[in-house]
Amino acid sequence: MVRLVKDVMTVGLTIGKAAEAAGVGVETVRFYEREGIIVQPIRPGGRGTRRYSPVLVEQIRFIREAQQLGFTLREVRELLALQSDPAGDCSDVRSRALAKRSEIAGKITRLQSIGAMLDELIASCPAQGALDGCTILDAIRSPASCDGRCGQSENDEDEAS
Amino acid sequence: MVRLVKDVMTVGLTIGKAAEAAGVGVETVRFYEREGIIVQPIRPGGRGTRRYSPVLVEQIRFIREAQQLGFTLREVRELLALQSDPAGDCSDVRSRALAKRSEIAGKITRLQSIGAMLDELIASCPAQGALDGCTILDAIRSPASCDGRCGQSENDEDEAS
DNA sequence: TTACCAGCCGTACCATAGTACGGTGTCAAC
DNA sequence: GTTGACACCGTACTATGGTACGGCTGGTAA
Repeated sequence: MVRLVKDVMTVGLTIGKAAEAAGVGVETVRFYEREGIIVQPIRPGGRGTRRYSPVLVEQIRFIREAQQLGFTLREVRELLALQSDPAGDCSDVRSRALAKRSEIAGKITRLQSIGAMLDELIASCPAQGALDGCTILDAIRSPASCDGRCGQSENDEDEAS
Repeated sequence: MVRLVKDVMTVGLTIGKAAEAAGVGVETVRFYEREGIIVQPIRPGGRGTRRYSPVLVEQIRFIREAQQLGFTLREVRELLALQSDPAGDCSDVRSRALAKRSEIAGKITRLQSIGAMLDELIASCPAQGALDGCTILDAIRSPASCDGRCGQSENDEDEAS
């Protein structure tokens, strides 16, 4: 009985301590549980306060790290499911990483083309004067003036109308 | 009375036709009005069906084009407000374009660093075998293994705990 | 004249990733 | 035995950009 406090430590951290250890908020941990991204930890006595093992804390940190790498929570859930799958193979993880890599490459390309368009607009801008002569607004109004490059946008069909 | 149909055409397009002409859905047009991004058009007789002028249709297309350039609807609303401001100056538009340009440059940089991290993870991956030896999962679990570059993430403080 | 389509309005819902709140319960210390 | 700090739960709300629905009306065409 003297060791009650130590027993609690053995059983695990409270949600507040676990969240702090993982660098997130308490509500975030509960959110991850609701969404099934992590499992609800065992509660001593069946109900009462959740007790978090170091493994669970590590999983929460895993989630944050994976998010830093551009994975969505849905994808993180799949990665964690994979981790607990005894039949899981490294090639599964690799293919997900490859898919994410090309997704990111696509986003970069898209942003670069937007950046190039903006550069052109900025370069053409007289930088002062009334808005009637604003080449930037003109170009947004009439995308044809960006010399075909605007045709890379998703709504090409708009330009036909 | 014979010219009723023509009068309607003079007054403008219905929401369905306007939406089609602008390449969006009817609900999207109504959404833009609710959000104050475009004004609700005049309704002949005070109430009844909206009648869209070509100018309004053009504004809707402006919205889509500006979105293609990475502007949010909030920013598009400001651009449109600027357009209707008789005191508006071209330099206002230019500074917004410049801000957007650097915002996009920042996003590109961030994505490139994520891409580099993924490249490294993928390169280190044995590509097959059990998950115990999966270097990708290991690296997500222990971000220290990505040789300091992971320190660029927003939650550096996590790694101290 | 009756049927039908289009438009109207308010409201609810989608995904994403949380954040906040209110009421209740428990636990420990003082 | 009371106070205070957490924890619990369900629910609602945030931002972003729409999408969908249900009931009602108005105009038109066969």
